Amino acid sequence: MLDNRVKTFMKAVDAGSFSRASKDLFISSVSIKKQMDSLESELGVQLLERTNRGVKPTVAGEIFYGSAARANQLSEHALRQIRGLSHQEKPTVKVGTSLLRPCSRFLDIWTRAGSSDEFSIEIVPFEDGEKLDKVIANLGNGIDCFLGPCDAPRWFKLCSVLKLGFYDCAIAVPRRHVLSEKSHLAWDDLEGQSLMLIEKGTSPVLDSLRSEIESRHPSINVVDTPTVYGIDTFNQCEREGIFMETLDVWRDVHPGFATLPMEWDYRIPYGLFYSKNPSDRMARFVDLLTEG
Amino acid sequence: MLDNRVKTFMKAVDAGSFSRASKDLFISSVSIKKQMDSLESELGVQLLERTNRGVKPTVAGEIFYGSAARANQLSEHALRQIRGLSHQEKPTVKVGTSLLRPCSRFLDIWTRAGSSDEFSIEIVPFEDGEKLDKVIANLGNGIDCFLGPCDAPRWFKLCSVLKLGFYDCAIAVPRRHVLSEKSHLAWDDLEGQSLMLIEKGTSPVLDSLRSEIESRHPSINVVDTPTVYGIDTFNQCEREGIFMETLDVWRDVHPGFATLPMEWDYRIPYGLFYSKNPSDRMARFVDLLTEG
DNA sequence: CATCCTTACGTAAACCGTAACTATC
DNA sequence: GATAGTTACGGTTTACGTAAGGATG
Repeated sequence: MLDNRVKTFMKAVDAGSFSRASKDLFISSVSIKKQMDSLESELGVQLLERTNRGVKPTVAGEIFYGSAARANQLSEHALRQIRGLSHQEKPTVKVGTSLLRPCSRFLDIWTRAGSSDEFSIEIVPFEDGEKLDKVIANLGNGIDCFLGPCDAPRWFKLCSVLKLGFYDCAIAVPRRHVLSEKSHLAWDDLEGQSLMLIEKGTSPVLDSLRSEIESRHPSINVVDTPTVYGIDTFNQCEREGIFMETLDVWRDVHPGFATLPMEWDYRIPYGLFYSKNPSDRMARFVDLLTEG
Repeated sequence: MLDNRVKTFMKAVDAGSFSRASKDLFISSVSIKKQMDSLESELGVQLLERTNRGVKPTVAGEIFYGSAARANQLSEHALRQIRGLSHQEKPTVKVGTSLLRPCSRFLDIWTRAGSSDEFSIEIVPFEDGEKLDKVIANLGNGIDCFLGPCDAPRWFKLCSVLKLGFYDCAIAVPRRHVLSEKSHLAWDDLEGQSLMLIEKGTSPVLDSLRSEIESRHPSINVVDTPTVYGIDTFNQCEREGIFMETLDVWRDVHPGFATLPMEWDYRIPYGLFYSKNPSDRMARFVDLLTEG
């Protein structure tokens, strides 16, 4: 309900600096600066005093902040009220889905849990292109939750995660490679190959895989990816013809790869990502899944 | 402070249809429709029931309208408060200026009125390209007032106008025409020429000029312009080489014309355009000019 | 058929991000 | 040199308008 710039203003005041606010909002500090300039010039009043140590609201800024906060409360209350009556029979949970965070397994779990009586589910697609951090930061608006691998500890700072099961680690082999014809791989097959693996320190499971490779299969050439796999990662590996550590659920992400099981037992836990401050509705939903 | 779409939503509910609201807001009904679609999809709730006779808020829409109205009140109160304290010494009045609504004469009047002690003036340029209606509808935000010809009664529906003086009607002659060399024109010079004149029914003064031409100088070919002169009007006449009825203040608008006085006494009143619901500050300012 | 909402499509403006710069501690 | 805000520039998205379509009384 409030203008975006006003919300940004509040975050900037809370954070005490544009740069800190930019981390909360997942946009650049430049953008925040320009939003504040625009807001101030529209109001014709300076709201923030900028120093080299951060920003501080002016007197006008403090008054504005107060009103904005009250208006925000008002609007949030109204939205809760509205959402409540729009689905009078069953509350709805919006489950995000994307190529790399498919919700296929979720539907099984959900129906088994018997929560289908109390909730209705709405599937909302989202783009893998957007920063995942941004999607996670906005859980509760638009998307209530999604399913994804949750091995990396970094997610736990940003949202709550309900562990639900495991994905098997596998190897994605470029189709043009002879090995892609095989039905499963063994360590011997990998000797001398390049293997894409997520940056060290991101995932405990993959760190131990990395250790095993380094100590026992040193001929495998490990290549680092950024901390989060994206479609780009698949494209890049396909172009360069190198193997990837991947997950069974990502079997159909890129047609240029054959996803083959490997003679190991590495598994990555997956879970339901939802807001740190879940709505009552969402909290109840998680309870149902936990019991089930 | 509120999101634009929310303000549009309120107007749409007030007006009862997108098309009527589009006239109030000076944007197309298409744009309103898309704003409402976007708002509804963001909230995940339908706010408006659309029929072929207009739109009507749903139950959710009525609740939302109520909260939005309260939030709007809140924000307007805060803005008044803020604006009040930001210019502690002197309140500022923002005077709009454009090629066709120059503020040159205003400065004389203002200093003579002695109001320079109480107010400070800020000159804010605006584009003649934008619909003048839109500028007028938004007086009070960004621009508090501007100076312009105020003969046409239609303005009085949209805003308040304080009459301040008169512009002399003159003739703009394309430079390539021999008559442009003269220092002033007489009726004889115009016989057989084409003369651009504002559409009948727009301005009483120009309507009487038109009558005089029709009855006493029928050889002059009167060409209609749209109800408001724009830069385009000058460009068009320059291209087509036809004379224009113009004002002395528009002498320097287009280099392709010589603006010559004419042997007549037609004058168009000009005045200060300001909001129908002026702020206290603006009302006080108008008072000062009236006294002076 | 008049009125209103909707769809399609091209243009114009707003938004955001990277990178380079400045100032202060 | 570390950390803040600012400026400049380029690409992308969003917003808006015109024109044409479609539904309803």
